[in-house]
Amino acid sequence: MRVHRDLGWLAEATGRPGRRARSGMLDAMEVPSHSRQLLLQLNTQRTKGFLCDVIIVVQNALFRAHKNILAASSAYLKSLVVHDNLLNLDHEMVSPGIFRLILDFIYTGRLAECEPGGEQSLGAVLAAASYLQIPGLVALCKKKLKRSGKYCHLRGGYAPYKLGRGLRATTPVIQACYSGTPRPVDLPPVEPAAPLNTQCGELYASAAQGAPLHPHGLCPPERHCSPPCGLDLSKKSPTGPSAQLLPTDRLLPGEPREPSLPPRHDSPPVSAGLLASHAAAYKDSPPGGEPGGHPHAPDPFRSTPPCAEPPLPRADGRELMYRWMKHEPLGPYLDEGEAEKELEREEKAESPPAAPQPRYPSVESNDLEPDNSTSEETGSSEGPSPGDALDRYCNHLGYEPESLGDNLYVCIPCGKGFPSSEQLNAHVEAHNEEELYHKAAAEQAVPFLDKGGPGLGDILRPYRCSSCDKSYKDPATLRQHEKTHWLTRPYPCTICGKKFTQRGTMTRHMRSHLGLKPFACDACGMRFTRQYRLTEHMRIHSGEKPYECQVCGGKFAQQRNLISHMKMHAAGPDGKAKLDFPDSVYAMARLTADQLGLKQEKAAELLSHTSHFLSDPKAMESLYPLAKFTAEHLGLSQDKAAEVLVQAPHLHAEAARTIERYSPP
DNA sequence: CTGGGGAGGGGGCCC
DNA sequence: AGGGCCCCCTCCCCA
Repeated sequence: MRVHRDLGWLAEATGRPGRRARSGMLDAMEVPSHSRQLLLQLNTQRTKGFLCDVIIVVQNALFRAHKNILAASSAYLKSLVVHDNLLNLDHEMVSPGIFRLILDFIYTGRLAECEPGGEQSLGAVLAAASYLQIPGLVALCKKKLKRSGKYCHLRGGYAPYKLGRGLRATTPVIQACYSGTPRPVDLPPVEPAAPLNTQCGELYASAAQGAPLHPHGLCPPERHCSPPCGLDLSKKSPTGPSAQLLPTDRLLPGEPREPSLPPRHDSPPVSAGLLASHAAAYKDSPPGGEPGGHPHAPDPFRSTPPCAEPPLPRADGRELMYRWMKHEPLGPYLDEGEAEKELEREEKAESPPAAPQPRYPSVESNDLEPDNSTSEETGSSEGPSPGDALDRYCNHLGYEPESLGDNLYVCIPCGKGFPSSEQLNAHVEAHNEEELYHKAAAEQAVPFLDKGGPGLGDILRPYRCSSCDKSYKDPATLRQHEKTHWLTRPYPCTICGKKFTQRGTMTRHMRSHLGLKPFACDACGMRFTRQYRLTEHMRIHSGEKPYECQVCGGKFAQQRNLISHMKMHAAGPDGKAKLDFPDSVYAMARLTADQLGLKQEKAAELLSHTSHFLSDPKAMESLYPLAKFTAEHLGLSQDKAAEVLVQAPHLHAEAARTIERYSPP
C-alpha cells in the first residue's frame, strides 16, 4: 500500500516545509524525488545495519535503526533515543511483527498489507502507532479502517480491537517463531506477518531453550529475506522447562492472566523480555524500580515522553488510546486529524498516479551501497603505511596520534589507521588472527632458551607473552591473553558500544542487556545469567559451605565471602594488616601475585592461611607439605600451587617431585 | 547507625 | 565457544 509519494508527513514532522509551503522559486530548485531517494538509501542502510545507532528490543526481536529517522517519525521514540542506544518497547503494546511493519512504514512511507482481510492487524498497527505517536500512520490506519467500516469514533478510539493483551492476540508475529514449541491445540494457526522485503534490520534473541527463534520466523519461505544478523544470545538451561520461553502471546483475548505471580517451576517458557521480571519476582522490588524491565525500558503505560506527565494508570485500552491521541501534545509532530487531512490531500493530489516507482527495496545502480561506502571510507583512511604505523606503535613509546592525520584509530597488530572506531573495529574483526598469531609465534620462537634455560614453569607453560611475561599452556590462550594488551578491544557490544577483549565476554554482557537469564534454580525458580552463579546459589538450598576460615573456623557458601571475611581478619582498626606475617609470607605473596595474576594483598590473604605453617622455618624448607597444604586448603589447583612454590629456586627439585606426585596418572 | 554476612550481578581472564 | 574462577561493586538483612 502506498501512502505518500513524497513523504509529506515526514517533512512536516521534521519541520521542513511541506509541499504546500513551497514557493515557485523553491520548486524550480527542487529535485522532486530527493526525499524519496534519500529515504530509500536510509532504508537500504537500515536493512544492512549500516550506521544504525539504535537497537529496539520488542519481546524477542531486535530491530536496528537510525536514531534520526525514529526521532523524526515518532514523538515517543524521539524521547527515548536521545537517552539510549537501546530501546525496550513494551510488547503488550506493540508486538515484534507490528513493530516491523511500523518500522518499514517509517522508512518507506508505505504500510504493507497486514494480512488477508487486514483489519485485525490494521487495528493492531493503529494501536501501536498511537502508542508510538506516529500521527501519519494513525491517520492512515483509521482511514483504512473507516473504509472497511471497522472503525468508529469512540473517544477517538478503535472499537473492535482491544489494546494490550487483546492487541497481541491480533498480531500473529513472533508466535510463528516458536516452530519447535508445542502449541496449544485450541489456538488458531499462526499466520506470518505481511510481506515486505524490508524487515531485515532485525536481530533475534532466540528462545532460551531448544527452539531458537528462527530469524526468518516472520518470513514465509518463499519470501526473500536478507540474512539475519545472527545474534543468538540464548543459553540452554540445565533445569528444563522452567527455562523455556513463555509464549505469553498465546493467551487468548479472554484468557485470565496473573500479572504479578512468580513463575511456577513447571511454568511454560517465558519470553526473554519476561525473564528479568520473573527473576525480580523473587527479589525485593527496587525502590521505584520497574520490576523486571530493562532499566531503560519505557513505561509501557506511559504514553508521553519521560518527564512529560505522570504515568497513566492501567486503563481500558480505548482510554489509553484516547489519551495518546487527544491529550498528549505532539509537539512539532502532526496532529492526528491534521495528518489525516494531509493524507486526504495527498491522495487527491496523487491521481493520476505518477511514474511507477521501483519496487521496494530497490537497490538500483545509483543506490548508495553501504558496503561500498564503507570500503570507500576505509580506503580513504589509508593514512600512514602499516609499516610506519607499526614502527610507531609497537613499542608504545613513539605514540604520536597527531602524526596520523585523521586516522587516529590504529590497529595495534598491523598498525593501520582508521578515522573512526567503528571502522577500526570492523578491520580488527577482519584480521586473520591465525596469521597474526603465527607472526607473533615466530617472533617468540626462542622463548626461554636464551634466558638461561627453561625452568619448571617454562616447561609447564611454554607460551610466554612478549608484553608482560605471563605464560600459558597453549597458544590459543596466549593469543587470547595478548588481546588484553591491545589498545583497541576487538569485540564491541552492538547495543551499548562497550568493548571487550573476548567474544564470550561480550556475548555474556549482551545477555545482561536483554535480561536473558537461562539458568534457573529448580528449588526456588531464581534465574541467573551464568551457570556458575546458579552453582553458587544452589549452596543456599543445600546448606553446603565449603569455604572455611582458617582463623576462626567460620564457614561460607561462597569463596568471595570468605575472602571478604579474611579481609576483616587481616585488617586492623586503621585498615592496615593486623596479622604479623613473617617476611616469607610477603615474599611468597609477591611471587603469588606475580605468577597468578592476583593482587599482592589478595595473595597475602591466601597465604595467611598458612601462617601457622610458615612460622616454622623448618617447615618452610619442606616443600611437600607446603604444596600439599596449598593445594588442599587454599583452593588452588595443583598447577597453581606448584607455580607458587617453584618460584623459590632452592625448592625446585622438591616442587618437581610434588608435581609428579600430584599429577594424575 | 554500623559492621558483618549473604547474595546478585558485571567484567577480566584462563582453560 | 563455553565453562569456570577470580575480582569487584553493590544491595539487603540483621545483630
